[in-house]
Amino acid sequence: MQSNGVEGNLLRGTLDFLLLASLEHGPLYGLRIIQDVQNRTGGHFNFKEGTLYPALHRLEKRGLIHAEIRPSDVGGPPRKYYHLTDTGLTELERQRDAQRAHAQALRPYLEFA
Amino acid sequence: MQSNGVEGNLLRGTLDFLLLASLEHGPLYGLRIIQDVQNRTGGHFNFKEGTLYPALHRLEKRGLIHAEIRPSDVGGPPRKYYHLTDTGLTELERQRDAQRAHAQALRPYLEFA
DNA sequence: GCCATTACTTTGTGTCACTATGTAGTCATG
DNA sequence: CATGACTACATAGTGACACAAAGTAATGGC
Repeated sequence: MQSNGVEGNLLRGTLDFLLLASLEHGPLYGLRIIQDVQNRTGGHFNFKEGTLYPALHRLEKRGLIHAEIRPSDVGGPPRKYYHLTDTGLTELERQRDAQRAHAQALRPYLEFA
Repeated sequence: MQSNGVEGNLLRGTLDFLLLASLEHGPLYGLRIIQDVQNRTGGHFNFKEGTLYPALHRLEKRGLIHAEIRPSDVGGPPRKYYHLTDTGLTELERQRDAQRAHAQALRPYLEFA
């Protein structure tokens, strides 16, 4: 029942970018990615597992990221560390350009008023 | 089959905002709105009628805009001029805040690199 | 009456974020 | 070696919505 209204749709087309960008500086596993995004956006984006994992699977299926299972080093179930592939890095740059262009195009609507 | 890839999803959650913002400075009819958005974004957004009109109907159903049919002044079929309601103006401000917050939260991912 | 042009409509489709729930691995405690 | 707590990952079902494509209607010029 999507309580968000606007924010849910704003995440669309941005989520993949956020995930790819999170892996830019080294592999991370699922729940850490959520934390990473939360940290870097000052808590603005706080999606749940049901949003994250399907997205990760999509990216993996597209060959943009690749998973490697490692046992947890603090106890608990094993973790799937995702890292960017070469194609993934290219796609990340492409999406960053798209995001910049989008922000740029939107600027006239955001200044003043 | 959505040839866009990224851009289509980026329009999501932004389209309603663009439409409301287009009506901020006076009523416009459908096709003029498309032109207005194209002009103000340097051609970045160029959606078609199949995207526009369902969105307008949604906004109308929510009571954010209101239509008034006027005969064309240059020949051709009559036009439906949409204008913002009071609720629509409030919603526009709300969405502008959301857009600003979104852009702000995304900034760390766009600078450098 | 045609035809082009303008404006609005509609149908069907695929994608995807979201909620909610389920499964499984590890550890501590008794 | 149960049981509970915690962590991590998985998935089913749902609704929203941008999009392409094709259709309808109104006017004016010829």
